[in-house]
Amino acid sequence: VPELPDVERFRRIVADRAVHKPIVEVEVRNDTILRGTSPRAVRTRLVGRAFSDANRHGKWLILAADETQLVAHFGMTGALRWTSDYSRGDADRLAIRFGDGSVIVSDPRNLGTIAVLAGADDPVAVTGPLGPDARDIGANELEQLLRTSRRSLKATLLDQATIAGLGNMLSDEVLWQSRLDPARRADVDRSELAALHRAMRNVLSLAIRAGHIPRGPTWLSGQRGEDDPICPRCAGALEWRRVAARSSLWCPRCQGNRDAPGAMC
DNA sequence: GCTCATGTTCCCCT
DNA sequence: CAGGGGAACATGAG
Repeated sequence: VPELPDVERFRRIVADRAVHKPIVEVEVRNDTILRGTSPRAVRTRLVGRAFSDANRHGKWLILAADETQLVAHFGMTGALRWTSDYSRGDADRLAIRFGDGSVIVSDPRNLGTIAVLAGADDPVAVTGPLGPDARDIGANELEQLLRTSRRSLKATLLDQATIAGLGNMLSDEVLWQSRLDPARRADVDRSELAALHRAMRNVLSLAIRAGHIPRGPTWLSGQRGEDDPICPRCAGALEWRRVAARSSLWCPRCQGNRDAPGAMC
């Protein structure tokens, strides 16, 4: 479930356990997620070096080493873990071994990306254009980005070149918390902007602390997978709808037209 | 067997 | 040109 909070958790794993330790061995078990790199090149560029820093921009993990950087995206099903005694899992694609354990990247669906660049290269060559990280975005900055968009609110939030880090579930959660209709245009007014910014900060802060999107009883995401999803706020029936070509869970009562009688919870 | 899936990219339509 | 929708990618889950 790799959205921003998950990738932040992956970043922390590397920062806490792997940074500044010499890389002893690199094993590439499947090269379909490599971009512009061969398994051999990954090995020769990493073995004997050490990561000096672990950074994240949106859903991208960027690990800096001497004269090298590893740039990784986890697609829909990728994950990163630390293990001290490595036994292979079927979906494991890359193992970076250190003296006391290994960083393992798994990706059952192979929709992720791993690239190894020279230290001086700009990661944007791999990541494509990215907007400011959703975690750090200020209210004024958010207003600028939304005001120039002529798309739906949800399509704008999902666009990594506008704001980096929000995925389908996180966008639904933020829109639900801010009581805004996913399909409405992105041109929010003052009070809507304030609600959206507050919800974004709140959702990201709690999700990053948890290491994933919480699915508790007060979260919209907790209703995903339920046969009859219920709004945790107004107890009305939630609905599924296609917005921005993505399946979107929303509350028509809470997130409907503000002027409709009895619409707001 | 079937449908759907948290991401991204590309292609076609309006 | 801009935006929306759908398919494709590869594979597993229900």
